[in-house]
Amino acid sequence: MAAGKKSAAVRRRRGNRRELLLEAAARRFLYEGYAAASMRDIAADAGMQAGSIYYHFPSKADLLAAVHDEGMRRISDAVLESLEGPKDPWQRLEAACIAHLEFLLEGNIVVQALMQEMPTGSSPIRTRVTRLRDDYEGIFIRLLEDLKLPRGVDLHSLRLMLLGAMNWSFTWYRPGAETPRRIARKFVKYLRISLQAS
Amino acid sequence: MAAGKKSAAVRRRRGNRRELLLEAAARRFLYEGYAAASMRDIAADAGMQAGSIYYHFPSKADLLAAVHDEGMRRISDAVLESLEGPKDPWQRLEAACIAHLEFLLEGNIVVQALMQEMPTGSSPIRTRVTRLRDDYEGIFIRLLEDLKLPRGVDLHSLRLMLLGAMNWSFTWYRPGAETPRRIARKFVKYLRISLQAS
DNA sequence: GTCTATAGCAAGATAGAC
DNA sequence: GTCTATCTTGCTATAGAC
Repeated sequence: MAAGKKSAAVRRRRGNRRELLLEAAARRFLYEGYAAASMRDIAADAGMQAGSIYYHFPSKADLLAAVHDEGMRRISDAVLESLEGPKDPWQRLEAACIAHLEFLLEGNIVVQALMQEMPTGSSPIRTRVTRLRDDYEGIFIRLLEDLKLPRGVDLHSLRLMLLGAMNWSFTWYRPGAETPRRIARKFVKYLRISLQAS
Repeated sequence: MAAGKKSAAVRRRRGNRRELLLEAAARRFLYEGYAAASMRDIAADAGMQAGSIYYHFPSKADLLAAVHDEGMRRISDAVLESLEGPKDPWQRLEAACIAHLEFLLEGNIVVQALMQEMPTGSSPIRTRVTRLRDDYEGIFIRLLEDLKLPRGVDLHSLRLMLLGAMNWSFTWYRPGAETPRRIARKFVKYLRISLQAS
């Protein structure tokens, strides 16, 4: 076997272990909160001992940061991918909202972990979260701009209202009732009626 | 002095100390999260030693529960009071939303502390928070029913959308820009245009 | 009611064997 | 890369003086 092949296999295995840790950490952070989640429990969920985590991440705070980065990356990718098909501006907005809600409500645990740490207070992590979130929400600003809405419509408030309604659904959504897709469509429909009437 | 008078004074003083502790705890819970906030810091903020808290509250969990009860009581009272004036259903909804957002965004820290503990996971506190919140949001269900909206409008989703947009504003609101009153009016206006057009 | 002192425990992180 | 063992620190809660 060539050295290149072996190196690729090692890299894949390493990635798996790291990803396993990320998922375990995300689950614990989500269900117990960052401070209450212990490195021992996270390690156990990933099938290793507490000390072994520190080979992959230098500290608990770095583990949280990695979860945030990965979560934002995944939902951003999903939303951007949903925009490759539709051309009509309203359909594009709807597609983005469906992707956003599907990933948030029934998607990966890493994405859901983003919701646990509310950007309150003034911790160092807050700055990071806020910046990442602003970048992501820029996607929606551009989608709203493309709608060519009548003057006087406040795109800023509009984005906050739409994304706020969607993000808050994380607190009340339970599987089995309405699907994320139906919720997203309903929210966009309400907005659409509203803004086309004005 | 009669015994009754002295007893009233004692009760008032006790209430002050207890309330001081509630505010201090709410501030720490809000800015650091429940698990990360220490009884030592809470006590110091209230001007006492850690051990002294346990004269007023039997445990840290009970302190959190007391903060939640008090916060829900305050915002419920404020919203119900805002409904005493207006008679028109839409004006009543707007008044309630203004009261909700003013208390949430610039009101008491005890109310704001309600936002920190997201109802994720399955902790015992989650059940309590969810029940208290459901009771409170019942006020808005009744306000929406009074609007006599056309059939086919889903009051359930409507309440979730409106309250979601408002509650999420807690994550982005910064004093100095738009006032809570203006934000509330904008959200209600959007809904109103939407629903009257359908 | 509040204090001091401390028991009892669990956490994050490190060191070195393998 | 992962393990075991452990250091150090900080926490909640209690006991008893005042």
